[in-house]
Amino acid sequence: MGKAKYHHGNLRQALIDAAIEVLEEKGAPALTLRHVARRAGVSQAAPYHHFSDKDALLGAVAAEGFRTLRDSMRAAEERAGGNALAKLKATGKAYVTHALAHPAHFRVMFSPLLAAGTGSPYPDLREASLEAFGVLVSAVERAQKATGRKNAAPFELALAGWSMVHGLATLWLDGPLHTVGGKVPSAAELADRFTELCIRGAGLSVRWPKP
Amino acid sequence: MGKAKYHHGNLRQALIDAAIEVLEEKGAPALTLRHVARRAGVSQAAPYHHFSDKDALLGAVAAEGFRTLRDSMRAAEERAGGNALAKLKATGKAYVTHALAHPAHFRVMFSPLLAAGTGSPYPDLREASLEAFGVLVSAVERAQKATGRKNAAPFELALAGWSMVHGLATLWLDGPLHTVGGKVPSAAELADRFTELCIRGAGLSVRWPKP
DNA sequence: TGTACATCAGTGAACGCGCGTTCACTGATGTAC
DNA sequence: TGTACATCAGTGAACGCGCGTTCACTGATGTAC
Repeated sequence: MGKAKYHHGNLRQALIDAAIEVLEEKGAPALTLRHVARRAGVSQAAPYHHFSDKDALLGAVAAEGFRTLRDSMRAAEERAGGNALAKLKATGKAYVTHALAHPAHFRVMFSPLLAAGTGSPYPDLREASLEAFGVLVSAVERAQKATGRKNAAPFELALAGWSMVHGLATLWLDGPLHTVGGKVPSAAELADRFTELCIRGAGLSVRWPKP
Repeated sequence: MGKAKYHHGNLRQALIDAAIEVLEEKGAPALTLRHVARRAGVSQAAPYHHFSDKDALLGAVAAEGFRTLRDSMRAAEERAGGNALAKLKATGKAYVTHALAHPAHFRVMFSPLLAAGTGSPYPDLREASLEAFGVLVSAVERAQKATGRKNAAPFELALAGWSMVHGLATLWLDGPLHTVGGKVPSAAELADRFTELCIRGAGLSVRWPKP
């Protein structure tokens, strides 16, 4: 984009993008302020004009991650057609697929540093994560309405579904799953079956699929 | 125990114990070889006679974590009485309870460093994690036998259950769950309901609890 | 039983590295008049 | 329209720290004879 200028123009966003690129290419340990600044083409002191410290950048990166996750889930929902249960399933599957496609970024989103107790210092991150979760809650609500079965609060069922797909993704990425031998199905396949299991468990469907 | 000796006697295990103590008290960032050695009462170079590097110690700490997790699940199973479904539920709930009681140690067990692709360099860790997972698989098998319902492979249902409780635990510990507002039930309560949801979804039980 | 000696498990000091962060600075930009 | 000046967003060098790890060493232990 254009020739190099002294004033970058939108360095804040460029730093976030650079950080995500570093994550995807080199992984979390390589995510240092120095690398990010260099990647964005500025000196290592420049980020301090846009972020108070490294954690602030990490928070922004995590927030961006929740937004792209939300978009992935919404897109999958859209693609799933008119059936509310199919939409719900697609949402869960998209969660897993997205996590596996962006492992390092996904880990940053759930970094212990950012959970940090109740008083979250990053309102942007808070909002972004709530929006992502909101996609799931809405999908559950619509499925309940479509099927006429409402055995539990949407929030709680959504949280159950979130736990399921989040657990599958994290176990797949960082768990000892790879040590159990080669006969385990693909993650996408498991995501499919597990979201279906949740739907049955939530009382939104009672049929068992053909064996 | 006893007076200080030049030769420690069982420094290897003492270092693992010290590392776990550091984790519980100060959290993961404080887990440096120097702190661990100091806590065990030896110089910072001493650990290198028992572990090739820091990762090797971490691997041993993680393995120990899987063993205590396994023990927690087995103990809960024991306490649950004779009903196979109650035992299965107790196993899942114990997973969550244990994780929340030992957050930093739990995180180390699922550290990306230790997942590290297929060629796990720590056979002890591999074995310990498989044993912990085995408790769940066995519980599923017994529940299938007891109820006479076998809609899916025990391995796969156990993995679904593992995903569910693991997801709940990690979301609770590191997720943005605390930002959703104060109306969320306790983790133990959620663990209860979610394992029940899994049991229903797995076809091991069809009744819905009273609202 | 006593002694020489190889082996092992510690010590303490140091190395080198990369990190987050700070500092005085300088070039660019926008605005008041 | 031109110019003085405050403000902002960069630079480049440096600081200080804590870390993992290495090294030559020393004290304790076990064993052969």
